[in-house]
Amino acid sequence: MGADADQELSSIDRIRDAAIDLFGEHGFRATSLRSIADAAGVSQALIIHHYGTKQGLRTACDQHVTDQVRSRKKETVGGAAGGGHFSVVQQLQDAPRLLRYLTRAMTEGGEHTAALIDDMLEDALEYMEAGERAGMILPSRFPRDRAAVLLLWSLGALTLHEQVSRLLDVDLLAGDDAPESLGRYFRPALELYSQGLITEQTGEGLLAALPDDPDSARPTHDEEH
Amino acid sequence: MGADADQELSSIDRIRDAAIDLFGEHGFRATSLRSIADAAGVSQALIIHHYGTKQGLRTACDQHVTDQVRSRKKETVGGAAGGGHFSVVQQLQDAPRLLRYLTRAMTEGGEHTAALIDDMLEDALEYMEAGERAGMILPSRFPRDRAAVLLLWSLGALTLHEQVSRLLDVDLLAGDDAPESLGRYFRPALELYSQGLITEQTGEGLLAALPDDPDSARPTHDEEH
DNA sequence: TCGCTGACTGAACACTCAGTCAGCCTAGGG
DNA sequence: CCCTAGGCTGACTGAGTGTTCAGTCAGCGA
Repeated sequence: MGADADQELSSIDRIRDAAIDLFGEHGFRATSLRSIADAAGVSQALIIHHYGTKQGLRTACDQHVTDQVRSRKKETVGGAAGGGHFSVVQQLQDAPRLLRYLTRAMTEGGEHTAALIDDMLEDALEYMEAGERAGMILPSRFPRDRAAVLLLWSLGALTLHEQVSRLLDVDLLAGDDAPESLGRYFRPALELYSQGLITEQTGEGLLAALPDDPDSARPTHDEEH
Repeated sequence: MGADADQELSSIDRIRDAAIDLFGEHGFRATSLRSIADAAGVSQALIIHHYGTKQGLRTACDQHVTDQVRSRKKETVGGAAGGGHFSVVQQLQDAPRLLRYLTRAMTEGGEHTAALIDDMLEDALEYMEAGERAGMILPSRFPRDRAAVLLLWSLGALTLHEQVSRLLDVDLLAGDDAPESLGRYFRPALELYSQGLITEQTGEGLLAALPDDPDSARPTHDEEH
């Protein structure tokens, strides 16, 4: 599939798309220009002709993926805001190739991914503030850091999709083929998000054990007199 | 530092340790046998002489790291069980090189890491059952899947330690140098674990929206008539 | 028809890689 | 003193890499 669409695209775009697929699947270093050229149906010299160097091609891929993600975000903004940070995942569920590339770029040090993650954090924060006003999300003493932790957990699970698949039989990168089989991941996650994991007093005890707590008074003793 | 200890080790072990460091830092493909040989103070040919192939060296590294993790687990078993799955992280906090290698192996497909993760899941499950009996951890409808999700979140945050450092200024791989500065990660995490993220009714609503829920009836509507 | 441009190519280049091999050096036994 | 064995090495090989380059070809304006 997609062969017709490939024919309609220019060589430049076909090269970029093939590179995104192969970089995302095998990684940057493990992907040779020859394999990209073969997948795109061009000579490897043409890649250099258009993108200068392999790094230049990678930069173009980074840029294109981040642009795609940002544009897709606009489409779904204001949509199902209930999921909080889930929205970041859901809005990309139909683009497994983009997700593959992103997770790869996060561990291999992509160029524009840092800025993109910052974007995602801002979005997650906005979603959660909206959910908080709607009475769906509980307030936090560390709203920004909480959103960051939630975002990192989601993205981390995505990068470990292979292990997720092994332990839970859930393919987070499957796309819209089987969205109903994500339950074994989302059900325990939802349970954790709704009822929590530990009792409140246990949490307070562990929180007090952490050094230099910023504002809360320590129940056992106080340093200022 | 460590030069004396390196001298005491045999060439075989020095090669393996250098490989673990470099594989963990730069990845398997990006690390050449030459750089490993330089770091270990031996010739490149000696690596092949001892380990046969580069893949053989990698397998030996996998084996050694998993052995180390397993042995360290025994040391700290029955220790501070309060943290639930945190124990997996805490017991390795003084071994950043092992963690680096592990996170790398998880994304690059290490050989023995799958079995090791299975081990970790079993441990996490045991810890959480103990915590549940002690009244610190809440019961779950999906105990095993919940433990898997928590484990994957922790390991995922570890693999994204670069982004964790950027967003929260917390170095999860720092080791015992600065354990007190992990607060910006653990405080929101503890808050989430104790109070949760969303209200119970919101959670029930989202849970009911998931298809083929195994046992609970759907409160809003039913498709079968 | 001519000259020009730009997409495009095959062959070659310089380089790095993992792996091979003949032989070095030294310790230990005779 | 020689001899041998084995840990160990420098030099080498073939394969694979990104990049360069001379040159082909189709299209276009004059």
